Order: sequence, then C-alpha cells, then structure tokens
Amino acid sequence: MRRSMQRKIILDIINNSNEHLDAYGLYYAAREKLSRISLGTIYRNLKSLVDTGEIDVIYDGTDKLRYDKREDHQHFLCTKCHKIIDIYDLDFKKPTNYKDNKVVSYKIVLEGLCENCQKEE
Amino acid sequence: MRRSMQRKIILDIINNSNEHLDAYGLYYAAREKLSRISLGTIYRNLKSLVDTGEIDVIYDGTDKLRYDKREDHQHFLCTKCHKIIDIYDLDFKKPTNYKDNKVVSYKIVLEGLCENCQKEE
DNA sequence: GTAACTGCAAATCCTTTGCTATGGA
DNA sequence: TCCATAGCAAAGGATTTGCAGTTAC
Repeated sequence: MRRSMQRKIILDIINNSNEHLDAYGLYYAAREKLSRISLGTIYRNLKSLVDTGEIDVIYDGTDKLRYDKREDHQHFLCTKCHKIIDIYDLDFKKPTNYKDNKVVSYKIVLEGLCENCQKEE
Repeated sequence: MRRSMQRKIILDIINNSNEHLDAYGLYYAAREKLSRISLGTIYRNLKSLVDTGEIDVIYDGTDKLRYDKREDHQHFLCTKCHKIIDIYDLDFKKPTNYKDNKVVSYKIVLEGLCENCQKEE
C-alpha cells in the first residue's frame, strides 16, 4: 500500500482530532490542506484505513459513521446532541471467549446526557 | 402515535426473531404478512420505533444498520461473517456517570471470530 | 370526522465505481 | 518505469419525502 499524500492527510486529521468526524467532515477538513482532494478519495482511503486497522469506526446513533484514531479507549455518546467523548479509564476485563466464539476486541459505549444537555433539560 | 397494522407487524417481527435484520430484511419478512407494505413505511416505522425506544439499533461493521428487540443484553459480532449473537450474561456494572455526563444505558459489543469462522481459518 | 399513517413514486443523499491521468517507490 | 492511487463525474443504492387515499381512534 502506497502512502499517498492524500492518505497521510486523512490519517493525520483523524489522529490529531478528537471530534470523531464523519466522511463529509473529513472531506472539508482535508480540503483545507489540499483543495483538490475528492470525496471518492476520502471514501476509498477511509475504507482501506479501517480494513488495515489503522483507524476505527463509531456509529453515533443517527445515520452516520464516524471515524476515530486507533487507541485503546471507549466512548460516551450523548443521545441528545450526539457528542462523543473519549473514555480512557473504564474498568472492563476483556473475556477471551464467549461460549465457543473467540473474542479479539470489544467496544463499549456509555449513553446518556452530556453535561451541556443536562443543563438544558 | 397510532398503532397501525404495519407498525405492529414490524415490531412483532423484531421481537420474535433473533436474526437482527436490516431494513430490507424486515421489508421482505413483513411482505410475507402484508404483501402491499412499502419500504417507505418500513423506514418511517423503524425510525419512530427507535425514537420511542421500542427497539434498538446495532451497527454490524459493514455499512448496514440492523434492528433488535429492546432487552437488557449485549452482542458478540463476528468480524468475518458479521453474524451477531445475543449475550445475556455479561458482567458489567453500569456507572451512574462519567465525569459530569449522566449515563443512562450502555452497549457492549464483543468482536472476534464465531465458532464457524474459526473452523474455516 | 379527522389527523395520522399508508402506498407509491420521485427526489435526495451518501457511497461506490469506471476511466484516464498522476505520482510514489 | 509502472502500478497503485487520484480526480472527476456518472452510477448505484439506501433512505426520505410529497401527495392522494386510507384507517385508527
């Protein structure tokens, strides 16, 4: 796999942001660094970066997929404003298997109301 | 909200299946009970059933959303064949909050290789 | 009776893909 | 040099929506 400039830009944005952007968000962010980058390139690279495990995908409860750096962490998802907050200190011990199914990794999403949305209630 | 026959059929299929169907799968299943039901009706009802919390959504790692009965359980997702297996006996204690964010519920997905896919490796 | 819901079809939106050109190794 | 990848634009597929007719309450 070649490390094209486009691929580096996309990976760089994901690794240096904690906004958990979706494909369009990444497209707009990438265009600030390389104005001619196309949506097709964004999608092609996102797919291959996910396949190779260089980035992760999060589903945010609406209809969008959002992309995240690959790091051992979990998420809090606000069910009202769909903000996603990184969690690094959650206590959960990965089982090695569930029945005869082999467990490799896991994802935990805590759902609720973020600080701001609680105030507005 | 009116309990139309279409809505009841869709909810019934979800509650009495453990196949975690997607919108199209539900469409085909529903058509066996009501041949004139339309895709628009499926989508409209799925959206409102999710909004009212009568059903849940699971993202299966491909590009599809799948729908599930509302029950206190978690999932195992096979990263190879995308089979989803229900888990009822996972040990995790819901925190009441994460920092200043209020936690209402949580989702855990264990990922790995299911029994069948391990054999094929 | 009437407002909410349906079926249908068209519109919209997101994602993928075919093609030719470009650039990384 | 040459093959993977890019840009562009068109195609494809999933989801939403407008409208007229129907139905739950």
